[in-house]
Amino acid sequence: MIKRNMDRSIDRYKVRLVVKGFTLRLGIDFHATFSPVVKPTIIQIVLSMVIHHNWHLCQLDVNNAFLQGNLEKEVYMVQPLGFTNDDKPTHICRMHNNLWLETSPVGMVIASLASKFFIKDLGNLYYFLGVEVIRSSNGLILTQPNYVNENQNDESVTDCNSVPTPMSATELLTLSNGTHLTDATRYRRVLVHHLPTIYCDNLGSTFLSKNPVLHSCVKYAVVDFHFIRHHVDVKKDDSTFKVKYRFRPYFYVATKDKMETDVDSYLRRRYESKIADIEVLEKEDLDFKNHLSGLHRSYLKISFDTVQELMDVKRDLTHIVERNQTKFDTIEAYESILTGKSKQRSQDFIDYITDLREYDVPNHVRFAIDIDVRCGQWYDVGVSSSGVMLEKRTDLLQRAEVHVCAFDIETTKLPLKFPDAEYDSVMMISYMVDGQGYLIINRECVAEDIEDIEYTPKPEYEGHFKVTNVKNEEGLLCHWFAHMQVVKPGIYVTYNGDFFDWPFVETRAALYGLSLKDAVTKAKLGYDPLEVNPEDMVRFAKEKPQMMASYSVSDAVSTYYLYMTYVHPFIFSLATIIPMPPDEVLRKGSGTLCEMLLMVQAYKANVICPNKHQSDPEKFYGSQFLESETYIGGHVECLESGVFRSDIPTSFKLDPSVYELLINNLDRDLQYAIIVEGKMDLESVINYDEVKNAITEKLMSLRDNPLREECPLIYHLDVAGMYPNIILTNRLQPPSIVSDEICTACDFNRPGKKCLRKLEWVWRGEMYMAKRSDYYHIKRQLESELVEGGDCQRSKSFLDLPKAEQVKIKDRLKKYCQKASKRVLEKPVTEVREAGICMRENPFYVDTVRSFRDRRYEYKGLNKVWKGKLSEAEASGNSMKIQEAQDLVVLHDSLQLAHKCILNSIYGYVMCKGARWYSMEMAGVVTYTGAKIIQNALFWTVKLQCRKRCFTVSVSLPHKEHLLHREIPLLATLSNVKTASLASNQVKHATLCGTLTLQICFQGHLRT
DNA sequence: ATCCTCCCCTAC
DNA sequence: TAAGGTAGGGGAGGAT
Repeated sequence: MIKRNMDRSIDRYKVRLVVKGFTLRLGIDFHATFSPVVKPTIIQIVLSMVIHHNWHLCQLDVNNAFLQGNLEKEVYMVQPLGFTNDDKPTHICRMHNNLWLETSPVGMVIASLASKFFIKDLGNLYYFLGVEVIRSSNGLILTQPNYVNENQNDESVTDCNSVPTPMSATELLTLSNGTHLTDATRYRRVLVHHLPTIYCDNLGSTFLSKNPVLHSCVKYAVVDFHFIRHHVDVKKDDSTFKVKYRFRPYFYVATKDKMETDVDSYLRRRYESKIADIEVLEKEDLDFKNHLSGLHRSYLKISFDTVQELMDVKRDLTHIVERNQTKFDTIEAYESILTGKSKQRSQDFIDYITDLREYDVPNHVRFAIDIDVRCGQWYDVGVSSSGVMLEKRTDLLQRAEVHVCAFDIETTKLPLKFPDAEYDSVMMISYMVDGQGYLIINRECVAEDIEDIEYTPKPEYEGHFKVTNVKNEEGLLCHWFAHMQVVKPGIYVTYNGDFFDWPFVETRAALYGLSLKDAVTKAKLGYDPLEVNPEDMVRFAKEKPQMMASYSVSDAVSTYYLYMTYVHPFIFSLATIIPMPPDEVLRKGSGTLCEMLLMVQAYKANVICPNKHQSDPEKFYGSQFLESETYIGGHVECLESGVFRSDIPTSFKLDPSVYELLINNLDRDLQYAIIVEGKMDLESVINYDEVKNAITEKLMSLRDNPLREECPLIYHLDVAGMYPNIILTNRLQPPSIVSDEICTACDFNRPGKKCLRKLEWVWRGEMYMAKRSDYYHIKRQLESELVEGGDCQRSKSFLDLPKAEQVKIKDRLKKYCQKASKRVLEKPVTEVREAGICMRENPFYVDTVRSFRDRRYEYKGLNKVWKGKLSEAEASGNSMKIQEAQDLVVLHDSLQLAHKCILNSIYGYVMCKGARWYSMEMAGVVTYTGAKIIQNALFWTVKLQCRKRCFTVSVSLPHKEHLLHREIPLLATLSNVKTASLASNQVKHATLCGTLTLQICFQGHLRT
């Protein structure tokens, strides 16, 4: 270590003597040396006291402070290497407490101190810890001239005029003051010491509820960022660091109309010590009746210092809200009967709380939504007095390089049993970090030393393995942990590691007091990983150690490349879209991802999120208890199967009347194709008649010769995203599904209104054989049994019982039905229902779907662009450009895939258990509309063919050049379909687009 | 033999 | 305490 003077010259070199330093193990306790340092707050306090009491201030240095403590035990030490006493080589050293005692009195105080410690008197305080101290009559000036000078040199601003700081404390600045800096980076570099451009690698909430040591940190919820420094912009540096961002968790409270301020002050009183702040906010609430007329609802945004406090208050209020809601429901029903009755006002303001919202959002997610920060993006990070400043760097696209470690353990196991960490041990561990393989062998299990291994199944999947042979399991784990400490991987990849590898390693490591896939591979990577029957493994380790080693290694290789090729780019793409850290995104289901995305959009649109949907556990259909209800989903049509080949003629039997119909409708259909779909003027088409006549001629020949023996044209059809497109064209979204009640309350509910679209769907329910009365009987029985059981209060109703108890009633009902009618469930009942869809509703949901679809195509386009640039770069041989192009091809491909995944889930999400935006009607409408399209398609195929053949319809738009260049367009072809689905004799969800019926013209041999 | 229920898997 | 959906084939196993 080097200690420097104020003028940056070297003061002295410092060395630390560590007794028995070799016992410290890297990765375990290497950095666990205890070296107390003074806390900044203590310095602050001491300096404040000095000014306040006008004390004399001087600096003393206690030499070897750590030796000055009272030793209660005798401490011995072997003579350190190189410092042995030649006369007494076998002696050992014994520690003294008051070694090196000398006196050097400077004043009375110093003298008394010096009588106890070895003190170095540095005179009046003028420089410490890099800070210069100037004493004036008014107080102390603390300044960092070295630091300022360094920055000035950096920024060549030495010629600038100086301006006194700090600035005025009273003046208020608003967002619109002054102009924005075009390059904030340079400004902040002067202002703030470290201004790295960094890559947001991870987010996580830390909850500091009680911390007796760091008083300045107590009581604030913070969000941790883990950053990777940009190693291009700054120095060659890929170090990581952490930033804490204070962010208050909050939730919303809805009140009865115009009671916000009362409830506000009431809550402040009631939870005085827990609530940090309450703010009244206007939010758009799509559940609010008549909100379309512009009515916003006021919400109390209640902020807390810690998540614990939020949870406490939330728990307390939940009960109150439940009670209030049932009360309001009855009052409302009562009032609707007896209108005009004067409302009684409650004196307790807590009775006016009607709802809680957004109380179950994890704080780091909340933070990512509100501050708009995502992992996997680059930021300029600075620090100001108000906290951490983040600025997104949209110019940086390429991903940071994160160290990735794929690992796999092989363990011993008993015959025919699953390995158990209690008594089995780790035989070997193979891992791969950034393309380099390592293998550690436990020689207790493996019969001989293993040499370095090469396992490269394909040239692009290189695997060179460095092998370390250690004598036992403890050595193996130590070696691995230590190596991980050196490599510091940001990501660990395992195959089923959450449930096997990690817990196993953890259990085994704890024993020594240490703290701390194949089918897919084959299909995706195109090679077979070596396979060993698990029963043979232990034996092989003894008998064929080399083979076992390469088996172990093959897993690490496949896991590593599988992750790097397919998972890593995808995960980081998702992380840039979804407000969650990569590890969470990886483990969440698509329902959660959809919901997060919608919450982001809702926040941006100032729409308050609904609470999570809960299904009604007590639903009846007529007089019967419902077991489950759902909607009729995708439609399946069976087609005649057979083997069709485009070079073998097959017989067609056409229906002349249908061709006649097509001929009659040709004008209408052509004009639709030109105007609506081609978005062209009818006048701009110069060869309309020509095209029309050619088509008519063809149609007529088909009509007049309906029995044909021709080679079929075979097409495999797939329309991209039928469901998302149905959602978009019909503006389907859960908040838009309206009932008559909602429409009645709406200002726009006038005769002849056009804002309500009615669409059909099919409901399906399954009910128990038991009648409603049977159900209540069983329920009462169960309730009384539980009361007799003792621990349930009489007042509790069935719905208040824990979930486990509620499940019991279904079991009981099942048994009862079985006995009474030999059957549990009735045959499922279906029912066509009509859903009202409001065309006026705030379209944030539909807009989310649309922008997502559009962005996906944007990324698809960019992917293509970069593929082009890649081949260009490859031609030029510029390796930098090749690398860049390769990166961006992968980047855009993973982005479009991430968008596709979420887009396809949006339809299913509305029926997801616990979805915030839940709607069975919407799901039903989507599939029913789809089913109609499919049926329509089938109708035309069958009609035109007059045979139940494996036929379907292809739709291809006439390109406008075709019309203008006097070519006969291939408007549509009707042809055989031979696909993989032949095997199952089905064409499921035949994916066809909605304008189909208008476009079908004919089949013929119009091969262009 | 026939029906059911449950489970697993796959298609979309 | 986290969870996209429904349709549908096919097999096992049980009851009738």
